[in-house]
Amino acid sequence: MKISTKGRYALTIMLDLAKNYKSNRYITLKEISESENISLKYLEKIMLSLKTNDYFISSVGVSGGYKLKYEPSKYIIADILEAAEGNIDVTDCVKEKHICPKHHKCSTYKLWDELNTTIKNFLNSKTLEDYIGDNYE
Amino acid sequence: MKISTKGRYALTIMLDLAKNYKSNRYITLKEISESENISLKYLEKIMLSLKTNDYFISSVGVSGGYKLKYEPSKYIIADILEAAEGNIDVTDCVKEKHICPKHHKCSTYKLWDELNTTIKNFLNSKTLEDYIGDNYE
DNA sequence: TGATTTCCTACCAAAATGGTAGTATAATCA
DNA sequence: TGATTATACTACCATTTTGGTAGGAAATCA
Repeated sequence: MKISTKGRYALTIMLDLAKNYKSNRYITLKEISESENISLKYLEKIMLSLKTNDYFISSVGVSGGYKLKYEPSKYIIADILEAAEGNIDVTDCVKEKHICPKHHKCSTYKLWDELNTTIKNFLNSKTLEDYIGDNYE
Repeated sequence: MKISTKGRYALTIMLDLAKNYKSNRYITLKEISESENISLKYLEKIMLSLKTNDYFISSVGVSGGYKLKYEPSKYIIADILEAAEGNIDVTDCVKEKHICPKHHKCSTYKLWDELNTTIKNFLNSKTLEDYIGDNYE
């Protein structure tokens, strides 16, 4: 049930960009790497996963970097996590019932389905906007 | 975010026992192994984790097996999962903030904490009783 | 042209997952 | 009492996933 570093760092990146959305300037992964103490190379790799979505405007070279394409409220947390981690369902059977040869007599299916729905409902109801400016003290 | 086979099979075992609670007879892991198509040896191992809790009455030998010690409504799903999988928090920081050297300026903490609470609230609100007789069709 | 930054492909060590194997011990029954 | 059945317990192990690292190409700008 753990969220991997990929998913966690992806949210870190996205929130950093969201916080700087209004400034409209490019943020480099190097800045995030240094302020958050995460390897630059690893951030690059995570960015690769996120980039398959239409999330950023990027610019290569000096004074380049990334900025969000849309305003923070447009970014659903569930989508970001899914982009970084791949499918985030708690079991495979909740998406494709036929994957399990025993699904027609499975007594635990209902539980996983309800749990999954609970999680998805929460993650789909939140956007980056909800977590800007909420540094924990 | 996946639930491992350990957690899934643990629930399968517990629900099988719960369904037979009223009959008051001992259920063998062999029966469960055959009806659910899970390796007997693996079930034994999972049982070892569950047994650290005060869950069962067991009897060794012919016509032995396991039965639930209490009625199904006494078994909280969260506890069963935790016994089988170990800690089920979505991050380590939600339990012990100081584990993360950056916790005083972490922008993602609130998200993981809310997600974790959502999951725990659900899993703590359900017992075995809620899933008896709910075979999926 | 040199510095910077994204873009892209490989590679890899360590940990977790998903088991298996073997043996000991206890209870039952013929 | 001895064969059978079932739990109790310890050790081991292959495969997959995690959490990165390494190296270089291409674009951009001062």
